[in-house]
Amino acid sequence: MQKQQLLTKNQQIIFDLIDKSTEPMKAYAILFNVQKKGIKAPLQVYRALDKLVEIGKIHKIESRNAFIACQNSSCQVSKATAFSICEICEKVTEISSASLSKYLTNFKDKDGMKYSKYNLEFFGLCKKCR
Amino acid sequence: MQKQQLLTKNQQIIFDLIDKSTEPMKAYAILFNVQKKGIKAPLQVYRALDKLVEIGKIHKIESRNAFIACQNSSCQVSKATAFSICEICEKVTEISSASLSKYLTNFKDKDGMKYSKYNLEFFGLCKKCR
DNA sequence: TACATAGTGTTATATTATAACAATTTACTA
DNA sequence: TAGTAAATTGTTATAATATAACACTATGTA
Ligand SMILES: [Zn+2]
Ligand SMILES: [Zn+2]
Ligand SMILES: [Zn+2]
Ligand SMILES: [Zn+2]
Repeated sequence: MQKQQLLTKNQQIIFDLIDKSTEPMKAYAILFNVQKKGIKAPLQVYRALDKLVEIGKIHKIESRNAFIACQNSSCQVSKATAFSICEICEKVTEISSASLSKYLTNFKDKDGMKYSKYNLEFFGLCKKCR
Repeated sequence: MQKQQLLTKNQQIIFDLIDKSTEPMKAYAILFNVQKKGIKAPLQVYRALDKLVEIGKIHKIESRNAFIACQNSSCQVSKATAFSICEICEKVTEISSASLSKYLTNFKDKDGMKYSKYNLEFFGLCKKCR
């Protein structure tokens, strides 16, 4: 059992905001929302985001420059992530498929190289948007 | 047989540069390199990049905000891409594995949803850096 | 020709992210 | 418990990435 990571004040404020959000949040939208709580500068946001990503509490959606809370209780470290992204409404869902993660974690390239980390983003239309 | 896409002048200049590069290129590094050829503004670069990505001649490495020429002659459209990225030297290689692309193209999530596009980035250490 | 479509050139601006430095808090240990 | 290293914070400034808006030009085709 891994020791539960305690969040600092800024990290907690920012995590709570992202966690409550129903959609991925961008850094400056986060900044705008936490200014009333005393977080005034971009760096304060980015530092908290970096840490939260590092410990796996949130993930960055690279194609959108946005951040989402981990929806997968087992993601204690951010090293194997997969998302589905709707190209119309921009809804993002973290995919948790044992077979997918097994396949990718064990994937070896032509040279037999195995990787320590991956990020996969699927694009399509969600149920509502079809 | 798909009609060969003809590139415009700016597109060709920028594609040639990226194609010759041994590493992914960032937009402003591209701009710097093509200024002597008359491409002076970021927008001229980004417009060419957008088009080249759209037709599959180059791909964007999302985690690096950089662009690489397609190394896979069959990628006429950019809709199923996979890369390996060395976390030390930043070397990027396009992975072309029939079994991987088959697995991902056919992947369905819990709701039975199939996706029209994906991008996968693997991270690790390349041969040289291990 | 007339029209639609795609591409270009240009200026300005928006968005995303980091550098540098000083101060403070926290956790560990001598 | 004082000492100290590590992590976090606050702050200002700036770097890096990307798009808006508008006028103009080339290209294909009816
Ligand atoms: Zn997760
Ligand atoms: Zn949707
Ligand atoms: Zn390709
Ligand atoms: Zn390497």
